[in-house]
Amino acid sequence: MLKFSKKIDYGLILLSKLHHEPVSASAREIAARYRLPAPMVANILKQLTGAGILVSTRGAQGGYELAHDPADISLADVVRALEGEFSLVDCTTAENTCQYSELCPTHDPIQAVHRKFLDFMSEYKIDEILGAAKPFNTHPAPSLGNPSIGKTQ
Amino acid sequence: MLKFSKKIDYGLILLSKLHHEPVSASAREIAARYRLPAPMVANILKQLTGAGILVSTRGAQGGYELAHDPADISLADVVRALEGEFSLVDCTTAENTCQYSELCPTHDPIQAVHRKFLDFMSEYKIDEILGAAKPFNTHPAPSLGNPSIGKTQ
DNA sequence: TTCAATTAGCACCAAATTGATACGGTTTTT
DNA sequence: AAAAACCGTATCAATTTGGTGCTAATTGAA
Ligand code: FES
Ligand code: FES
Repeated sequence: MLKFSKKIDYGLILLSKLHHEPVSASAREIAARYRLPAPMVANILKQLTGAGILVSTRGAQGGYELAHDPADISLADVVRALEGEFSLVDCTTAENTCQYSELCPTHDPIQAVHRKFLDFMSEYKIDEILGAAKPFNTHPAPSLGNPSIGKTQ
Repeated sequence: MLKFSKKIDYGLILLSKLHHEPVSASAREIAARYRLPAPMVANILKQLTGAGILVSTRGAQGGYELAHDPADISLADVVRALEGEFSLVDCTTAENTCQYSELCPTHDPIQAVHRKFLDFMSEYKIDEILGAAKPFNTHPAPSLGNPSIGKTQ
């Protein structure tokens, strides 16, 4: 479906936190702060680090920080980091996985749509998201559920 | 994930067929023609009809036809018909499903992204897709697999 | 030097979604 | 009547996603 996975949703929240409070923060800290599932947060931070969006410091007092200015990070970068290369359909990359592209009548136009989606996400820098984000509400969060999206995903 | 479901992928192929050969065609005919799983094709056509994108004629010699000019049908219409109202995240509609939008720091900016995706798809009329589509290759298709996308979806 | 905090890298499981199928019912033409 | 076709819905298997756990490697500090 055309929907952000929770990974992306959470990831943006985490990036927002690291942007507004640029102190090296540990995965556990952040998870507790936002009442997100701790292991998920850890995994997401690991993936963002692997993609070069964050830098990590190991050991005691370690944690994560933004590696670049958010104006240099695109939505496409985040998506790519968390769920792999964006493909609206499978036949975008690895042309060989689609043995039928010659036959499929809509192959070419769908490629064009794919490219438009990709361009949009590549030009959409996350400073637009993080900049407009609320610096975080320090109220004690309600003790149940997670702070993000609803339940029907 | 941010990917077209097979329903949408197939759906566009079917619409392309109905556009290039505007003769009322039965579900079975089309499925055989494109070597797509017949019951899937039937379901998709039913959904597109329910959404008003196609009109159906029942009984012997019945079938489906486009209900409008493809220039009047948007990609958003097709997506909505086949997988329900588009939501990049759950908290776009039914504000109540997200009890945390007040707390979530990225809620508002993500809404903006959602709206941009939706606008793009609403302005993208499918005549751009169908018009550029190959009128269909009448070669006998290879006898295995389906003509659409690869296997790694 | 030892210990605790913390990231790194997997491997794993359960729930939700998707892809695909099946079947009985209704409408219409022949 | 009978056949062709759509309609509605229910079901099922495969995939993906959401979420968890564990062990190793690294670092700062007591
Ligand atoms: S083969 Fe790629 S869209 Fe059909
Ligand atoms: S509550 Fe909607 S994006 Fe976080």
